[in-house]
Order: sequence, then structure tokens, then C-alpha cells
Amino acid sequence: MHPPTVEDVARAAGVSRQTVSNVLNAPERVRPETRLRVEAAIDQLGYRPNRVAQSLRASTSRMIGYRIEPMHPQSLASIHDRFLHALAEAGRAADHHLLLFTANDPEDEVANVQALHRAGAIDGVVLYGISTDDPRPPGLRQLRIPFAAFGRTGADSAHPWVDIDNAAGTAAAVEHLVTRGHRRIAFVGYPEGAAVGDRRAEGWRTALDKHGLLDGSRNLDLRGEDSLATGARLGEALLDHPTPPTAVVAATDTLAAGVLRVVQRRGARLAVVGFDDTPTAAALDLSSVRQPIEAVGHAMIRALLAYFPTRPGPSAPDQLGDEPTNQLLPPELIVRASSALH
Amino acid sequence: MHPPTVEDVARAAGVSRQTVSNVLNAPERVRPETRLRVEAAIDQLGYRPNRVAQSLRASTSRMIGYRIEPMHPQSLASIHDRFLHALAEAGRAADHHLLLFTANDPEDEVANVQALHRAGAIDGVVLYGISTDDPRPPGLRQLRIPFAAFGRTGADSAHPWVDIDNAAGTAAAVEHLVTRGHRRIAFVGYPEGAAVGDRRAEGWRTALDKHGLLDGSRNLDLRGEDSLATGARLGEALLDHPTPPTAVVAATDTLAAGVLRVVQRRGARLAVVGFDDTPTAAALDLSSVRQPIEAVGHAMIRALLAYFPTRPGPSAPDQLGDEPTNQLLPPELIVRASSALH
DNA sequence: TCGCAAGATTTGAACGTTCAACTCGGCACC
DNA sequence: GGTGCCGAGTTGAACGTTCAAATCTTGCGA
Repeated sequence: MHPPTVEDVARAAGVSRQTVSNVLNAPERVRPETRLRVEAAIDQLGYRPNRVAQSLRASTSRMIGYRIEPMHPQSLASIHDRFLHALAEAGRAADHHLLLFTANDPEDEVANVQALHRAGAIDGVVLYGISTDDPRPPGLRQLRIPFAAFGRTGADSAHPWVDIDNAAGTAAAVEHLVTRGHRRIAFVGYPEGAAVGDRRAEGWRTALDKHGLLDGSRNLDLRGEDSLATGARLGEALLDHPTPPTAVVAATDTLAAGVLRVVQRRGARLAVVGFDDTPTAAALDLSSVRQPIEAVGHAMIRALLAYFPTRPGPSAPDQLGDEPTNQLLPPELIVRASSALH
Repeated sequence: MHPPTVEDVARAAGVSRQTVSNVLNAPERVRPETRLRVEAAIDQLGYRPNRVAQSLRASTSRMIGYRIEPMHPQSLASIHDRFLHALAEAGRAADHHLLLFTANDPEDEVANVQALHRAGAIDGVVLYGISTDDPRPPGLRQLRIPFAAFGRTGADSAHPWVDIDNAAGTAAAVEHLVTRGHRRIAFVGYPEGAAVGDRRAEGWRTALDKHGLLDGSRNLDLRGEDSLATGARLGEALLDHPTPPTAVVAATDTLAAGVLRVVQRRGARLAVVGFDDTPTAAALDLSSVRQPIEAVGHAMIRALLAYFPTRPGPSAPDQLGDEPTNQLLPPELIVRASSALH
């Protein structure tokens, strides 16, 4: 009835508890003949080590906490789904699972993480949606709870993080537009002060500068909150500009979708490139900068595991430290009709 | 260094292990004076019961498995995010957490669930995206693993499920359109045979019939796979119809978005209502039928917990059985410009 | 033939919790 | 004054695993 235990397997194979354990964890200590006998018993009984007992014994849950947020109503579908799947997949490869929890705000998130950590339910946590002055990294550091962040805070980035090279993303968008003959290329982003937004703006600016196009576009840098309505408003402002741009790089697909809406409504000609390659971008045939989320997931799990108390695994333990825990991954531009028709 | 245990609290309060445990689990057995002393010690040490130890002792992980799928590339952002958050929130209320795992296909999912269940990592599982002949319900039933499904299979629905009243959703869309004066109302859905799709088609059909409009619209029932391209293709077919409809009810936002695209491109007048109220619907100003996902999450957790071996909690245990585990929840129509402008 | 070391396997103990059985006082009752 | 009971609190044991130490085996050289 109840699932078999080591003891059951041991009895079936005519050996002791520990020998079964050794077959699984240190096969070289067991005589080949015995090993085969035990393995046969394991297969026959369908034995699986009880993770809870393993966790208790090792005081390691092999669980990683993740706060699932209610979707921001104003923003388009984020890359969140893809990220979560990538994390789970990467976790599986490292024999860790994700534990979901909810929280009302960042402070509450830290409190809940602490509670889960004290309760031995999680070994560490993955942070999503890092903001410039995010209270979570310092908070968790003080609590000595292992974590890895998707994104960097403003000044202090002395914690393990993995990030997208946002500047490279908008720069690639500009390169693409310049190649297609555009000379006046605007930028639509959210207000200065947001780490991600600033980096995306910077990529646009430096890429323009590289082609000597910055002077003509400098006043085409519009900002506003990340919403469709704002995108539409800024899009109208661009079209009504005395010397309107022929292309625009948006900091998000949400803003891009807003711009695209007024462009289509007014039948204007304006190339648009978004950011994040959300499903909505595909739906609108909107060119967009795609983040390599799967790679991010794997890198984050690696970064997080590197922070756990070193396990004396059979693989050289110092090889882990070799790898840099912080990684900046390059995004990829997906070209669609919104920037490739005219 | 390590988090405090019952033993630490007991020592601090000058009592024994079990008394501390009793303060937390059966306060009425402890003299008030003692209880206060123990509670003070708990607060002072910041004690939290170790969930892993609790799980081992009770052979109950208080974890619910959930397979996170890679986003279907062709489909728009699903309601998945909202659902997952709702589940986590409902789980928290019941002192359960979600454990995420991945799988390649439904069979693999069942295998992974079995592995996790045997390993004591999960008590049960929540199924998402149920199809007509889904192999998971019978598979899990045979393995005697508790589960609850979001959606019903075709014939056999003798398992715990919670579902949206899909027919009521499309019917509400039709009512809305009829109220606005539409008489020829088309339907765009996916091919017959899909449980969800069939129910949405049925709601459209019966609502039309109720108003005596079915005869005029019977041949306006188009089907195809759930993709933007298909939506656009079917939309064109509707506009090119000898007696075109003035409104269309789509089985998904994806199909609706496709229809909307050709409508806008050709400047046609055709009211469109989608289904799921995805972020994309909001982005496109698309009317859509919104599923009460938060309620679904709570109902599913309830349904699942009802299947666990009955815990002799202080609350009357038979009150649990009172509630029907299977629930059909009514969706809500969100009216936007796509169906309310003309 | 004995001693001894290396190899193979077993037993003891512990991770932190809670159920079950037990002890210890105090109190009512006959 | 003995008996039984009740409330309050204690200790023992177990959940299933694995580290550490103990025991048993085997082979080999002296």
C-alpha cells in the first residue's frame, strides 16, 4: 500500500539498509554482484527515495522559492510564462524543484521567503522583476538567504544576478532600422530612473551616435508609464512632430503596441520595433527584441546553486567556482512586418 | 546559527518538547500560564516548525504538483498566469504550496507525477488544459493519486473537476450582440471534437436559437485550428460571404484577434467578441468573455483537498463532504470597443 | 598458521516533528 | 484513608534517510 522504503528493498535483496543506500549514492563501495541484486529489487519494487526523508536528513529541501505575481493588468503578457518554464526545466536538471508562493509587495515577499526558509521549505529564492532600488537583495543578504536575481539593481549589484543585455537589444533594433534606410529613429520608453528602461534608452542612444544620427533624433526621446494608452499618446506625439521620425524603438511591446495602434488608425508610415517578443508582438506582427529566456533560466539556477553550502559531490567542487555567477546574455532581434514592410 | 527547533523553545520556556508542540497544535491541552510562557519563547526565538520534519512525521508533504508547460508559440498569452497565481493564493489559504515540474507530453506528465508522489514530494496534482480524451485522469486514477482537473473530459467526468461554463460564456456574448441589434451572428471556433470548443459552439447555437436567429446564421459556423492565421482566414471568409454577418463570436482571443486584423485591414464593420480576456484582448480593445479564474483556483484546491485522506481536524470533518467537489463557474462578459462601437 | 589491512557490509544515531503511552499531583467520592 | 479519575505534563517511538563507527570477510605476506 504505502510506497516501498529502503528497508523493503533491503529485505527483498537480502542486504541491509545502508547497502541499498550505497548502491544509490556510492555504487563503487558495493560489490558488483550485490549491486545488481539490489538494483533488481529496486526496479521490481519501483522504489524511489523519499525526498522528505532525504531533506530532513540533509537539512536541504532541494526546493527553490519563487513568488508568482498576479498579472499586472495594464501591461501585456510578460515573458513570465516562458521564464517560469525555463526555470523549472533548469531546476529539474539540477534535481531541484520550484515552490510557488505569493506576496503582497516586495517587503512581504522577503518576509515570506524568510518564513519558508526558516521552515526548511526552500533553500533559496529566485527574484524576478528587479527594480532600481529593490529592497529584496539587501534584505535577503542580511538574512543570509541564498538568492539569484533576474536583473540588476541600480548601484549595488554585488549579489548573484543574470541579466539581459538590454542596451544591446535596442542597439540591434537601431542597427536593423538603419540598415533599412531609416535616419530619424525615435525612442519610446518609460521614465528615467528605471534600471531596465535606462539601459534600453542607452542602447538606442549609443547606436544612433555610432552612425552619427544622434543629433537629428535627440529630441525624439519620449517617456511615459508602461501602458497601451501611453504608447498611443506618445505615438501621436511622434506623428505630430514637426519633423516626424520614420521609425521608433519602444522599450516594451506594450508601448510598441500603443504606437502601432495609432499608426494603423491614421494609416501612417512608421516602422516600429518592440521589446520582449511577447505573444502579443507575434499577434500584431510587431518586430521585437527577444530575450533568451531559456538560457537565463539555466544561468540563474547555476548562479543560485553556486551559493548553496558546497556539497562534496563527486565532480570537482572547484569547477563550480570557476564559472562566473553573474552573466549578461545577449538578446535577439525578431524582425516582423511592423519594421520590414516599407 | 541553525534555525531553532522545538527543543530549543522547550529549553527556553522550561518545558518539554511535546508541550511546545501542544501549544501550537492543541492549545486547549496546555494551562494558559504555561502557554503564554511558551508563546513568548517562540516569538523571542522566531521559531517556525520545520515543514520537512512535519511532512516526514505525517507522511504528507502539503505540496501540490503542477506541470508548467512551455507556452504554445502559436497561441496568445493564455490565462495561465492568472490561474497559477490564483492556485498559489488558494493553496496558501489551505497551507499548501505548489511544486512546479515539467513534462514532454501527457503520458510523461503522469509518469512524473507518479515519481513525485512515490517520492513523497507531492500529495496530489492539479491538471490544466484537459482535452476530450485526456489520458491523465484515468492514468492518475489507476495510480490512486489525488488530482483535480480544470475542465472536463468528454465522456467520463467521474473525477474531481472545476470548469468554466463555456456555453454560458458564448451565450452571454450572443445576448450582448443581440441587444445591440445584431441579427446575423457568426461563430469562429476550433474543429468539433474538442470538449471546450464544442461547448462554446453550443452556447452560441442555443442562444441564437432562443432568439429565433439560428436559421439565418447556421451556415456562419466556421472552424479551424487555434491560431492567428486561421482567425484571419476565417475572418476573410466571413466578410466575403454572400450575406455576411454583422457580428462574430470567437472561441478564443487568438481567433478573435485574427478576425479583428482583417476587419481593420479592410476597414470592414464587424463586431467581434473573443474568449478568455487575455491581455491581448485588452491591448486590441477586444470584447471578451472573462473566466473567473480566482474562483476556479479556490474551487480546485478545495476539490483536491477533499480527496486527501481525511484529516481529523477540529472543524467538523463531514462538512467537507457536504460541498460538491465538482463546480461549474459562470464567466463574465467584458465589453470593449470591438463590439460596442457601431 | 597467524596477524593485519583493505574491502564489504552492518548497526547505531541523528535530522525535527507528533502520536501514543506513561507519570505525577490533586481532588472527589465512598 | 483508600480508590479512581482527571488534568497537565513528560518520555518513548516512529516517519525514511544517510553519516559515522563498528563488525565481518577476504586475501596476503611473514
